[in-house]
Amino acid sequence: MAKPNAPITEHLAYLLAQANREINRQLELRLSKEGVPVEQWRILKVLSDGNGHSMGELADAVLLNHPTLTKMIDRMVSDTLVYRVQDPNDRRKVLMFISDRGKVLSKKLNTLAVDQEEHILESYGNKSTSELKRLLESLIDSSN
Amino acid sequence: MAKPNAPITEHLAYLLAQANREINRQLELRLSKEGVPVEQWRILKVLSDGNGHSMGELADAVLLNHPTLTKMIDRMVSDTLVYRVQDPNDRRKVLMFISDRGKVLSKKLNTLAVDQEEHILESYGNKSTSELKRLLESLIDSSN
DNA sequence: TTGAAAATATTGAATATTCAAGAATTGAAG
DNA sequence: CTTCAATTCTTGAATATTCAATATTTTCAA
Repeated sequence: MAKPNAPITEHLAYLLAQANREINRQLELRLSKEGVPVEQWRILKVLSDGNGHSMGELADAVLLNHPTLTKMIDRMVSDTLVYRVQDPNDRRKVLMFISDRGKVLSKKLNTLAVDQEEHILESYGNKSTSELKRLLESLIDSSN
Repeated sequence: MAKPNAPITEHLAYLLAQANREINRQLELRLSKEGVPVEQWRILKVLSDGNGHSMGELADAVLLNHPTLTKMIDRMVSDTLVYRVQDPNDRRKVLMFISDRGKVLSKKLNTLAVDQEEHILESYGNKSTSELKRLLESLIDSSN
């Protein structure tokens, strides 16, 4: 399996990159209706539980590294989608919260994202989709 | 499936991004032994069939857009890993070829990449891996 | 055959990301 | 208690990516 001369299309790393790129492109296209990059959808979705999340926690959850997240959050604060509060229990930390405006946007974005998943379900099938999700979760687990 | 309030970890787009990030990180780590980014491994691997590949073809194959590829190829030409030849049949095109030095490096990189796949196979299992590959291929197919 | 449209690749400016360093706070050992 | 290491976040410079425009060549219709 995956011999040295195998074509690149047989490598798991490549297949994942290719699938991710394609699905991401489709999602990007939908979210662009609201002028929002995929990462901001992720941020709003995580924060929409209403709890405060530290920057480190957020960075992990939305798959961005710290400095990139800081700068993206700066923009979202300017757009009044989220706001910062210093953590009273540990003042090194900053807790991020979603604003009312952010909640409204988040709902619209979720609709678009769910649309996409339904579109995938139609062309790809219910069974394949849930099986793929299961395998991905287990791959991620086994990598920690 | 994938209701509006479902956590982000249930979205296919997110699971793919997460798995891709993790596997890519591991591969990056191995390839860094040779000081080469993942994209250059892909380029060398595609070119190592010995045929000339146009920039457009390459860009598709290695999942980069045109300007990014052009600039990465510039660096690889400086490192004498690849070289450009104008396509005699269509002079708008540039054909990329791998050099001897590139072939030597490509072999080393393939070893590292195969190592990684074997490592995944061990912790994740043979059956899961091939099933995941099958599903990813089919997802990519159904998206075109 | 000519001229306009399409295809291919590159360039330069604008934008985004990353790396390394810094500032503030906490933890914990002596 | 004090001090030094670790944690958390941000900043600025270096690097990389992207968008829009350009140059070149080909295609194809009139």
